[in-house]
Amino acid sequence: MNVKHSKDDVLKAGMELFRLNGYHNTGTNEILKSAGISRGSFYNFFKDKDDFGAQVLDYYGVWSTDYMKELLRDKRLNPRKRLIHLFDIFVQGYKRDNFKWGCLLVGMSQEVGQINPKLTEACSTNFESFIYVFQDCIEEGQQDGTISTAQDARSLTIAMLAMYNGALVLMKSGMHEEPLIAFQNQLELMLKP
Amino acid sequence: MNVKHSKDDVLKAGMELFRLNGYHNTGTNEILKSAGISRGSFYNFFKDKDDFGAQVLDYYGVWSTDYMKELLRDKRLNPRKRLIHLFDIFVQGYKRDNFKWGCLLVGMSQEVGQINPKLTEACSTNFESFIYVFQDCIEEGQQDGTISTAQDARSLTIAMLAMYNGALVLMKSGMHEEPLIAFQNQLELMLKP
DNA sequence: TTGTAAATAGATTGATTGGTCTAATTGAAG
DNA sequence: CTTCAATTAGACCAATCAATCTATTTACAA
Repeated sequence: MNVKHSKDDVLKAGMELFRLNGYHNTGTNEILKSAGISRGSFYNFFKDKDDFGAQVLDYYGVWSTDYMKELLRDKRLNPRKRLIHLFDIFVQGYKRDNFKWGCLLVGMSQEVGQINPKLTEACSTNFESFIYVFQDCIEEGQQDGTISTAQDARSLTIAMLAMYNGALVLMKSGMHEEPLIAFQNQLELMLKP
Repeated sequence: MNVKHSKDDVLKAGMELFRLNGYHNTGTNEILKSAGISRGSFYNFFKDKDDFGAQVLDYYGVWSTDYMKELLRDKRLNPRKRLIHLFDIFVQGYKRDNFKWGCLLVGMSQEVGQINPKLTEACSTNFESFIYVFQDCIEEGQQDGTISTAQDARSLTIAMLAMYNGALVLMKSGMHEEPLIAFQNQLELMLKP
């Protein structure tokens, strides 16, 4: 192919800008400049900004779940340790970049929830993907006895994801690593059988 | 006084609009219309939109912590049950209004984090107020043995607040009450000594 | 090479944004 | 009542927004 600027490049640029600066605070001009394409190309690829936003959410969702699945495939660790290891990798990544990144789904869902059905739906769908990936691992751990069965798999998964998302929120509001550490400590406690 | 439109009325209107539709997605015109004041009055009260935003955050912070403190003052319940009762009241409120509200601090911090120092600072300060209020109660419970001491008070508080914030995020992204219930179940488990 | 449709460039559009400005109104002090 | 500053009203402004439009280039089929 050897295409200079593919659609994926634009989605990647949008993903980074939306994660850093939010959806409504990122203008199309900024996206065009960052992706190095022209306005004509953008509107050839995407119907409008919302259509672009929805595709960015899916791009982020696939990109994230692929990485999560890869990390959770490592059978040398038991399911509980696999989850703890995954979040350790994630936390290290946030720390490495000085906590400037947030979770796109978290930010976007807060920004457009209840006012933009199409984007809200995309957030919801991708959150569900996250849940399925984590739940798979938690179910395996509950079956082999390495993860607590005090709550059913789905509830425990949602509680865990909620605590992680919330820790990212506190992190981004200037508290740095402290909420991430509190999350990791509590995660150990709540997964232990 | 008998003032028709006080500054607090504008702050309240802004708080509701920002919670519902986000900061960047709420124009000043919408605020003026909702508060029933003129542009001149608005810019007489506030230096600019950011100054208004910061004051709205403080207004929301005080309004919330006052309510939280009131609920946690009820000494007929032990500290653990007081916390569980508080979140039960909150969850009932969200349910009553069909999950349309989010937490202003959560939404705002995601929207302006890392790009608007003044507003980010206001988010951080008010989150800290939340933490202090909850931590007081958790410390009391750890001392009288009704709350787990597996984690120190501040870490446990942050983990709890993170899980609550994250549950609100998932709630607003269209999952309705399920994440709130998962949060409440997990809360019981993590507070129990 | 030619024909044709897709992709690209970027000027331009109308609507909306946050913010300013002047004039009118208000309210309290003297 | 008069005075004068504070408040309010709302027209207005430049900047920016998402989106459209036409001209041009590119890519590929015949």
